[in-house]
Amino acid sequence: MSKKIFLSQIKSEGLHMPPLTPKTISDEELIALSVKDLNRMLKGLTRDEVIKLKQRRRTLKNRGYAANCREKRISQKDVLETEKSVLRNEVDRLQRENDIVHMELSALKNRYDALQRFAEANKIHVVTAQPLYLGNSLRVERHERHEPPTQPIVPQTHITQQSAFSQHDFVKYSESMHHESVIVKSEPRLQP
Amino acid sequence: MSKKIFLSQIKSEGLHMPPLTPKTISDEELIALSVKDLNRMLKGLTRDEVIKLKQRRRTLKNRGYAANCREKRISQKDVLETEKSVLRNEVDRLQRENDIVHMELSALKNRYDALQRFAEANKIHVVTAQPLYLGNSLRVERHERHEPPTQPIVPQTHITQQSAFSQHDFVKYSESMHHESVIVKSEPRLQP
DNA sequence: TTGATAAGTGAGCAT
DNA sequence: ATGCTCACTTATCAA
Repeated sequence: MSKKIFLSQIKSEGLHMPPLTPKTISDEELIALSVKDLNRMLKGLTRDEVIKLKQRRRTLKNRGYAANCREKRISQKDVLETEKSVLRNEVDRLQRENDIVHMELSALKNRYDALQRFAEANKIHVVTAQPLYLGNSLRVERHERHEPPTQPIVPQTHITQQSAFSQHDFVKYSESMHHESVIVKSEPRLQP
Repeated sequence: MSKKIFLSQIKSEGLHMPPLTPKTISDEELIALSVKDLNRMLKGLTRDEVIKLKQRRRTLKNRGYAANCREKRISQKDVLETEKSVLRNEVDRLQRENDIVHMELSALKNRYDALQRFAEANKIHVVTAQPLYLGNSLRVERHERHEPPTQPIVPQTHITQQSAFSQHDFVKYSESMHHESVIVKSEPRLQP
């Protein structure tokens, strides 16, 4: 919060009052006075003068409070707008990330499907133990409800050569296959 | 914008003034007067009375303007807060969708990798023509910059049996393979 | 003249 | 007593 500047302060900027004479005390001095000092100063005054001076002090204080209040109102608005733009950036970021992942997913899905067809066309027996979950990959429309993401239930995997597979592997060899003259080749992955 | 209610209107609620005597005209009546009617009413009055009445009218109007101003301020704040919560919902939605797609992607990746290893272990020649793009699937941290998602460049695909593949397919048969006693089997996909 | 808004004043509430 | 906020008034600016 920046230092508050009141009109009353500006108006008497630079003016220096001589030793405190109650009738001539400046706004800044009056407002800065502690209650103790104020009462000390009020000692030799009429009841009417006391009330007047106290009222003036109260009014000056109120002037400051009002300025505070307005400033606070503005800064709260600024905060709201900042938060808004942060959220908007977050939305954009997630939107972009989403686009990318969807692209990756569909690219990989194409490769996977092709491998499946390849296996089918060549009568290779592939047993999968993990559900594909591809039915969920469509974009979700605005305002649609979602369950929180849950880990898919992984049925018992059938792995015969444990050493060659991670814990998520799902392929089971068909024992009856034999490929003698085939070359294995796979493309290197792109770096980001 | 709701109908504006002024204190002055509340104070004289239900009071009905007799036929317009300029000295006794109510706030609502004075404020509602057209300029023409006002001038007509001002005809037989002192210059001083005219000024007073006009000033009263102006003040009443200002009172309304101030009320407008306050109401507008509040509703603008409401708008900001609503927009904020809309954005927040959008962020949540995208976050959830993202989680889901990432899960799908990693599940599919596991299946794919396993198929690759399966092929390798069985010396099946698989030529891929489409980059995998998996290097981008990591989560992106807040405030990090992204290029807009671009379609990966698809090199010339090598497809020998065109009829069995879509335009995105990438697998090329190895001509020298032969699987005679292998059974083909693939899991049904889950429905959403 | 009309409408809007910043600043200042006073009332009323809360600490 | 002090601080805050609402409604109001006043001064000012723009249309």
